[in-house]
Amino acid sequence: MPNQLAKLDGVYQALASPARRHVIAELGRGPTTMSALAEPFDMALPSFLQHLQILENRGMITSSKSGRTRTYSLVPHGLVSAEDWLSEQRSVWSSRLDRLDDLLHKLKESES
Amino acid sequence: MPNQLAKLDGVYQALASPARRHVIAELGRGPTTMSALAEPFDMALPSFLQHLQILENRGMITSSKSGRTRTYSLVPHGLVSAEDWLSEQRSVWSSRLDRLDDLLHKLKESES
DNA sequence: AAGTTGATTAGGCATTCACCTAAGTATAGA
DNA sequence: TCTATACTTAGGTGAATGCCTAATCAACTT
Repeated sequence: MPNQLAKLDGVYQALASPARRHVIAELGRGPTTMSALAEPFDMALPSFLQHLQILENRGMITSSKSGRTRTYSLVPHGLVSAEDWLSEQRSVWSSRLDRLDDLLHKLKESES
Repeated sequence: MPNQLAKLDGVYQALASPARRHVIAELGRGPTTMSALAEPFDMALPSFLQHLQILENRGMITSSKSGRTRTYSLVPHGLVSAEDWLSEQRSVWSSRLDRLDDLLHKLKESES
């Protein structure tokens, strides 16, 4: 039972690898074939396939096969949960920092 | 030699755990002691300490000890690189989706 | 039909991860 | 000074991760 929390785990875990981030970035520009995605990496194909499967199992990308080539595409909203969490965090501590900033300014003013 | 890329790896890896995300979220509200952070988790302290050390090694949090308690705080810009990468990705594919959307609209219009 | 190519399956191996228990150390309080 | 508290160190275990090679399958191509 993958709840929302476990899902976030998976998305961040998936992003913690250059190969997988490359796939996401590349597919952001449009669908691409498996071997084209793998090409820049000095890695055996089966190893690269694992990365693709991780992303696919997380629901971040999809694929379909036609002939003997498999084409991958981005699932548009696969990254949203991850980005949401991060920006929420930032909004919490940045407002806290703003208040701190205010405080420092006031201290400075009261000095002079 | 931790380059920018390896650093991103580390940040995402660090976020791929409920315990560690809890720490980030909690410290976003202000500095807190180690045992307070650990309290909600059913986990031995040494295990929890590992999570804190992972975050600290990544430069996402800092700590200092006074007396026998250690207090952790957020390092304000520790999450920025992760958020930047994500929002950049989104901007790429969302503009692509917008163009697709336009295309579909035009197709629909030309039908009628 | 035979060869080549793109992808897949199977299985193996080293490393890292996420936990644990047990045994410290150092400070605070009675 | 004794004891409780807050954390730390050391060491061990099972599962997951990230890579590999070898073999196979399923289209194309010739």
